[in-house]
Amino acid sequence: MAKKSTTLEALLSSPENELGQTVSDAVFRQMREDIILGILPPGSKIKLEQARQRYSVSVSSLREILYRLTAENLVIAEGQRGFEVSPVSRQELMELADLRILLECHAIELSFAAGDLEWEGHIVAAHHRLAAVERRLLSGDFSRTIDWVRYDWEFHQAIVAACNSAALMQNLSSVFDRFLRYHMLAESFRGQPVVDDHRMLFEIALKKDVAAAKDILRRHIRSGVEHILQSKTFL
Amino acid sequence: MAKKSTTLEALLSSPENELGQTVSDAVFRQMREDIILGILPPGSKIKLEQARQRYSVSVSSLREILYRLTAENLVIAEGQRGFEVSPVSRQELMELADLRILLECHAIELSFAAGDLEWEGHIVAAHHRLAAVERRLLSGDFSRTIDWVRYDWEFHQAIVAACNSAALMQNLSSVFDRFLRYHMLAESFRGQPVVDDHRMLFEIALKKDVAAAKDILRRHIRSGVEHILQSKTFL
DNA sequence: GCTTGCCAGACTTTCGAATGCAGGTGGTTT
DNA sequence: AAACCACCTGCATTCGAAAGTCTGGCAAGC
Repeated sequence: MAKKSTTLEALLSSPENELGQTVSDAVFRQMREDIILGILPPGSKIKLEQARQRYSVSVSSLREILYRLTAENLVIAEGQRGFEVSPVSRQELMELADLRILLECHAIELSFAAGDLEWEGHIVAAHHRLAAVERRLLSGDFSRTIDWVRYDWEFHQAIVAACNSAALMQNLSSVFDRFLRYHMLAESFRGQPVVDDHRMLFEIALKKDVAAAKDILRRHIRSGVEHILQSKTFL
Repeated sequence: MAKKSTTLEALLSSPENELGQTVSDAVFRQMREDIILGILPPGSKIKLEQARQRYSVSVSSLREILYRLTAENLVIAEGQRGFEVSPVSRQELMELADLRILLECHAIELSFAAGDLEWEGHIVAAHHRLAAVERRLLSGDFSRTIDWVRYDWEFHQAIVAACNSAALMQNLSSVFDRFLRYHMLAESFRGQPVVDDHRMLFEIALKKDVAAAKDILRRHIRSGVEHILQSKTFL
């Protein structure tokens, strides 16, 4: 156990290595990522014994974790009949897009109103990192798509970071992740338009032009939905 | 165990007695209610052994439940140092109010656009029930404040029910409940103004006047915040 | 031949005990 | 007397086994 613990901690010694890292926490993040990245396919049943071995934890801990994911709508629990990865649907995709637009536009408004110089600095940094990864993607190197996911979120997060509402950020973050799952299922990068959107959003954020930023964001998200719907045929 | 199970099921044989009622589920709801109603005071530590006895479940199940509540922000888990009921703060109250306004206004817009005759029927019914409870409250009978909580939510829910977005409803519901906890902490009914607000909202919903409904809702929520801040002195 | 009831196997749910942290206490050293 | 270290206690965490529940197949009856 002590051994496992250290192994996992080493595995997760990412930039932010929080203290009080508990085993459940580690596996929780792992499973969460596996679902969002589509490694655990939507709608698939999660058999406890099987998953127990895969993630090397006990059944009880696993159940803790699965219930946590349930609350985020990434897993559904049917009483007495176990767990399964949340299915995907065209309807849900549209709902999530709509919700993301609502939350993120509102956050932009608050954030632009309160953003200071430090905030701008973080945006510059985040966009720089994102743009670098996107250049690699455009040149055909898909090996680090997972990095793109992270930097994309960090960029969007940086823009709304000054909104000064933890509750809003949490909600947005949760919706964003669920939305992201659909992106990962589409399995293809949308290309130049995404890069352009991000560049525009970046420049407009520094100008603090609320209306323009909202417009771009809306278009950005809706184009994403279009792209996903074309890549993948849903019911 | 079988005995406990039946006892709890009997206890919870509310209108909607779902099948596959699992022990965890029952206790989960119970604890959730206890937190929202302020029976478990904000910021208090939850000792596992103590809670285990109080709710008659095992530690493992309890942990499952607490993690579920964590995901809803009703409980916070500090790795290796156990759980505690989420503290309250003026800041969070304002954030929740802001978020509720954002989500519920958006839901109103969607719902009014799509609402049909059946939808109207449900609103009439929900308002009827709510008004009855409010009359009792106004006449000084506070024995059933818990009913008011339920009917208030059912009324607001009925109004936005036609929004046709499960994701939006879930989010709104979660924010609503967290907001409600503050209401319960204030420990006093706001009185006639609330009743008037509900009546106006009711009439305007049937007219499907989006702008007016949003105005009333905004005022309704902001007045609620005022009232809470006056009743209780927060930092 | 079709339905119905029963049995076996697989899986989920729940438990209580073993393990391992964290923070406090008391003793020792400078 | 103050500061530091090592033990110790009280919980949190994790586990695997026991108990309960569902599912699908087989046999008996209509």
